[in-house]
Amino acid sequence: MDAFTGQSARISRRRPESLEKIKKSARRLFVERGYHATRPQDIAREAGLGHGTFYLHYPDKRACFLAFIEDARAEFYDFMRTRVGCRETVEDTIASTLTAIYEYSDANPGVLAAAMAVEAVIDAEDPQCGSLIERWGRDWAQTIRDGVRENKVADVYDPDILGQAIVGAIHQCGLAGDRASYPRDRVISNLARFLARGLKP
Amino acid sequence: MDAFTGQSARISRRRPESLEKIKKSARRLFVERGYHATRPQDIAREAGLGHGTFYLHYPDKRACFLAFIEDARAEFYDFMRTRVGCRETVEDTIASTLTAIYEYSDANPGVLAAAMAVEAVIDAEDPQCGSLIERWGRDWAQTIRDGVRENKVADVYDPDILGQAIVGAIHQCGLAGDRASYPRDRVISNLARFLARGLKP
Amino acid sequence: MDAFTGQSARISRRRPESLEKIKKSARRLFVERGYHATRPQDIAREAGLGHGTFYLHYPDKRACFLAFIEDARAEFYDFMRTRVGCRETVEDTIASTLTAIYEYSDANPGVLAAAMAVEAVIDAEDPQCGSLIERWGRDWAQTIRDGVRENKVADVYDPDILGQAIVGAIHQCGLAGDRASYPRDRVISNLARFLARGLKP
Amino acid sequence: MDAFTGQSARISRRRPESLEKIKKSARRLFVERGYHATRPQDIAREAGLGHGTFYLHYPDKRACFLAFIEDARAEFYDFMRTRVGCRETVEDTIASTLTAIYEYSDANPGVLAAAMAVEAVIDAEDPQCGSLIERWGRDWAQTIRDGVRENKVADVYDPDILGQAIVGAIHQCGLAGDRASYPRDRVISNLARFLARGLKP
DNA sequence: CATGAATGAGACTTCATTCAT
DNA sequence: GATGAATGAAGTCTCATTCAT
Repeated sequence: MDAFTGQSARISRRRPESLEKIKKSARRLFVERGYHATRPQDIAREAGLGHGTFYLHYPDKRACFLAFIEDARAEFYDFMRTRVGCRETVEDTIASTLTAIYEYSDANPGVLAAAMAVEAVIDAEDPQCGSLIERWGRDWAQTIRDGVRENKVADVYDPDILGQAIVGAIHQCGLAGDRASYPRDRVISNLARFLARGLKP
Repeated sequence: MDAFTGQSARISRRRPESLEKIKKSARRLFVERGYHATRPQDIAREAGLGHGTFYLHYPDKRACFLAFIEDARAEFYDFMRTRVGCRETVEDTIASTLTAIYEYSDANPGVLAAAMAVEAVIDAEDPQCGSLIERWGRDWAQTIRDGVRENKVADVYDPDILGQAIVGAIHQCGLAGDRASYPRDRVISNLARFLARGLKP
Repeated sequence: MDAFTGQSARISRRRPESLEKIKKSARRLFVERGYHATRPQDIAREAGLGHGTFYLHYPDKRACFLAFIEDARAEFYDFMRTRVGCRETVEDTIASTLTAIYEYSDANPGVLAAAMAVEAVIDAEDPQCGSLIERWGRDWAQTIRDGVRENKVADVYDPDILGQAIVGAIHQCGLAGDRASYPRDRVISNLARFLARGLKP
Repeated sequence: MDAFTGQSARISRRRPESLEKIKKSARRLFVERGYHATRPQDIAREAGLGHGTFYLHYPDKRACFLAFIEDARAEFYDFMRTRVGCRETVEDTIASTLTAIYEYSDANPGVLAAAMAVEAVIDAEDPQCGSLIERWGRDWAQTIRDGVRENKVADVYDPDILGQAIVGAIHQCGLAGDRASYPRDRVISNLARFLARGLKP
């Protein structure tokens, strides 16, 4: 019977799970060890698969890393979309945003940092890939424009520049906060107050 | 005869120029290509020296990179020390600081970015080396404390957290500004206004 | 089908032949050229394999050499175990032992010499590895103790010291004999007579 | 004045001491670290001289090593010539020889071992250099012939073979004795008794 | 004679990728 | 589809030797 069904059985046995397992392992290893210290071999083995299987899913290591980054970005955006809404005051809005960011960061330690440092690690000649942080800055710029329209934000800034500034502040506080283990709520309240005062009309 | 030529003879005899040449090449290549894409051999060749000469000056590539970072940090600090003073208002002080930073950055493109990304690139198990950006954040924390004492800065923040926030904002604006080629003075004025409003009592 | 081909298919699938080929080449080259004149690359190439394959089997050159030594030792011991038994007289026993040694030595020229010179070649900080010659000396010490118990050997010696002496004599005769191409039986008979006279009660 | 006498002063200033210093350092390092772990640079530095000076005295590292071996051999022979004479019995003669050997060995630890392992370390394609141990074996062969002529030694051996055997026994006892720290006099008395019984008519 | 900076061949090792099974 | 043995280009670093001073 096997002689007959063997072929098709194998084909149906093909598991797209293996891609999932590879993604998971890649994420873990890229975050823990960094791009250069992670070999395709390590990823496959961590996923419980043969070395060659890696190349059934990605043409090369670089592509796998880029996919990881893109997935992380999408996941993060999804996460934020479900958490963040408009609050009464600018400060509250910012505070709730920060809370969401740090929640994500705690749940996925290292992922944001990795996603933000793509260029430092890869010859990102692919400008469209753009590091998470810059895209995110552009999102903040839009948020600011919206705030201005609603008179919740002072109309004295170039939104693009402010967007980058805000994102930079948040990112750096996150990194330094982790290393120095500042209490999360302290970081959030200080940062929210500071940014809100800067933005208020 | 020795009395005349001794000094210069001795000087020309031993040439620590080679170290200087290597440092220069290393800096250029680390900045242009990044740590991983730069081989000791490339550095030596760029300096017009043989491969082996590199290892007369550094025990390994890592040490060379760390030395580059440290030199850059010291150079940057020196540069800032000579430029930045206290101005009338907080905003002016910040503006003049930003101006200095961007002047340095323009004169030494990529150096600050490289110096700030040490961890992303090296397993910096040496915490005392600390990335430029964090040390710099601590400096800003001190500046804030001073400002508070002089009643120029609102006493509602944790200076350490604010320090990191400010440095993050500056850094990110610099990076993004370079890539998007925002006009320098626009970045400076926007950033200075924003930070000053956040800090003011 | 699997029922027929399964076994052999699996066997041909994975080929630990490459380890065997590498061991063989390593042995030949270490013996012919010595440790320092043999590169991992040479071993692999001699085995008809790529450079990297070497490192699938050994973590480094040193480990390969140590494995060679250990294999040689085991092989030699096995060889001796099957050849050597007790004869009537001490002299005959010794003579048969020597015969076996030189048979092995002829069948595997250079192997004993290499296995005996580990320390001269490697920083053998691993005392348990112990050069073949010393372990062998301890075996002879035991043989002497046994002989004393059976009154076949004079009870006037420290067996440990004698063991080393005997092994040293055999080894040196072997080396010099090879170089000067003394006739084998002459060496054996002379040495057996000499050692037996020294040992006899 | 220097302008006039400088040249000749320098010429007379040439110090053959520097060769002596290099020899001393070479000996120390070759013995301590072995041939491959000793760089000409290390030797020169240990001698308090510049790296280049090494090559004023030896064409290359190999020549320096060979010179060390030859010097050691000569020194050892001199040492032995002054110590060893004929005693009443064969056993006493041997014992006094062994005593001298071990005295030398204690005064110059490692030197004999190094001098005896030349081949293991160098591609001694130069047969005339011959390792100390083999030459020494030939000396013992002569001693045996003399003994036979005086009827102090049994005329039943090939002296060349016996010479090698004796030297091998002595050498191996020395090596193993050092490592296991057997008491010197125990080694000497055991060995002398054993060899003497083997030789006696 | 003395020096030590400079050299570059070459050693050891890693790892992204391929391919026969 | 899955595997992992095999590959060899390429990287880091060493060291015997030279040569300008």
